Amino acid sequence: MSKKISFKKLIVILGPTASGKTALSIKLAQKLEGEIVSADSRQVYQGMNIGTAKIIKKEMGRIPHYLLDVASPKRRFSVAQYQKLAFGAINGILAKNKIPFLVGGSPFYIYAVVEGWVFPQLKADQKLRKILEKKSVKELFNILKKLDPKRAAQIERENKRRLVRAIEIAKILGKVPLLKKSPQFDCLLIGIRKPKGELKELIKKRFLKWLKRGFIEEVRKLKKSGLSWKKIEEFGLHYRCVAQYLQGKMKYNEMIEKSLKELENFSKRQMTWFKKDKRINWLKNQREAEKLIREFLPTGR
RNA sequence: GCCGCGGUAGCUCAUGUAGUAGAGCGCAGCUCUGAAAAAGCUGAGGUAGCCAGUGCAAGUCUGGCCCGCGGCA
Repeated sequence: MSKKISFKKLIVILGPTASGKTALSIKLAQKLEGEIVSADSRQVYQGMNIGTAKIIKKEMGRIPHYLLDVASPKRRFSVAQYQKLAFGAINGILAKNKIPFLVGGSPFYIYAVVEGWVFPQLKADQKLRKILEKKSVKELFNILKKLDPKRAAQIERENKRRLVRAIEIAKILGKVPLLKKSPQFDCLLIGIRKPKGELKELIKKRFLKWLKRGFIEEVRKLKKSGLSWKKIEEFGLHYRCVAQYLQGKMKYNEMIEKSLKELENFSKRQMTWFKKDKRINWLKNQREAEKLIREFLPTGR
């Protein structure tokens, strides 16, 4: 049974922000009759384009892209939703006999798909969350401990967000089930990484380009469309910085500096996921990627 | 030149009455069960400007010197 599943091949292109995943994926998809599924937790939102480095039509080179603009920034989106949509998109591509490429830099999203995490079937309960958020981490920890001592023992007790989610689950299911993995695809993981200094340069160049292209206007538009500053700030990184700048909480230069810092730190956080994954084939050049993929795919392709 | 204020971690600064120093940011590393570009954790960094004095004990008191900032002339 699991043998059959393993025939479904998925090529994953990952790496830190600004490392060049998009450009590479287009080239590979064109050569290998592929279609692209984005694995990016912010590119899913409509109206967040410049600051998410979302690919534009012109750059797609006729390669179909999925999982872009699938959610309104006004509503809360989640990994579970993402996973469901991604599974659908990938299976759709496979059904057309094309090769699916999962491309992105959101590790949580990537691994949810690659490893087939089975999430507890419980949507976020915003009402409950609002109530719980008023409590201290200590109180929350004690609540969880009563509901599910096992989960309490391993959870980060200072992390309110995770405590709340755990309680949310344990309250209904009695406990937080262990994370099950049910991989749907046979994955080839290809990683792009750059020396630290070089990546820093790339991040900077790209951010300055975004500013020229109207990134600030983009954030202003999000606000005008009805999003609260708080909500925009929660998109994180440079979205947070620009939101604060527009509220007058930060000077222009500060905003740039802080944004770059945030992006650099983000790239490090991404790498803490990727570094420990031995399955990743770290790339030296594009030719190597092609070779890896051709070896991976069933003969005849 | 005179008066005032200051010189403590890479940066900005805390450290009543003297008892060998802390925070935020930065840096390094990490965690990851429906917010994940989120949220959280851990760690490394200081002979307290320099020299002398008083004290059992000085970042903390006294004197001198050096450096920075503000004011007066």
